[in-house]
Amino acid sequence: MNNKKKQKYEARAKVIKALAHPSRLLIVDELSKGERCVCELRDMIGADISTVSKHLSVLKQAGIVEDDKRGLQVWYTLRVPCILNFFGCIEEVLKAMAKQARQAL
Amino acid sequence: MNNKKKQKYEARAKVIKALAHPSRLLIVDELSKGERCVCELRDMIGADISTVSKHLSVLKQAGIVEDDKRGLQVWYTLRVPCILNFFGCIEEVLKAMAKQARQAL
DNA sequence: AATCTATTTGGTTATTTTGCCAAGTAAATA
DNA sequence: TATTTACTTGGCAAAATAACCAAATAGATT
Repeated sequence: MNNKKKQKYEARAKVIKALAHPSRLLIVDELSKGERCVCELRDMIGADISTVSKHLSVLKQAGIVEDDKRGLQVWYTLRVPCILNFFGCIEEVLKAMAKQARQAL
Repeated sequence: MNNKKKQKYEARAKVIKALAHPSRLLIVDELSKGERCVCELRDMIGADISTVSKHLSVLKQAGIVEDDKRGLQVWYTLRVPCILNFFGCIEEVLKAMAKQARQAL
């Protein structure tokens, strides 16, 4: 693999890696409905607020979400809504998996 | 987060995690052009064949690829081509990132 | 039957990721 | 000005991931 190609796949993997966590997927799903503050997301996820904050930081660094501090709260929004299209395809993969599991019996 | 929702996001994260590696993205890209044997992919990736085999195993376990042993070789195919649609969106994210970087100057 | 070839599996080590707690920051309120 | 609130950052321990080498497997060839 030449260097240019390698860098292409590394950049893509970085974005996908940012999505590759249950809590972060929930965040993306939730932000698709509108902006949310950290404390709202913490309540939904049920983890320490520092943990949620770090998840948000991962998504932000990947270019997936944007933050906006207003008063004491920080509001997050989904920057690239096309990510929502992933979910339909992932459900297809999960269906294929289920089929695979049935055939293995 | 209730248990059912949690499981939904965990299942999805498992699939996305399987994609979250440069070599595995190259594999998906390559398999979109047709089936490939492990040694072909090893040549493209340039890693030890055991490493490539393990990457393929991750993709297979996630339901993304299928394998077919014929003679000495094992041929892999892409099971769920809709994954290819991700790449366009990821490029959008990367563009948003670049914009973010420019604005930070 | 012995050997060769393509691939997988086991084991080890290095690196990365995750989650919590504690401490720090910044805006709002008393 | 001191305190409170919402969030971020640093630090650490546990868990997960990744890469390689060596050994095992399974089919093809001699």
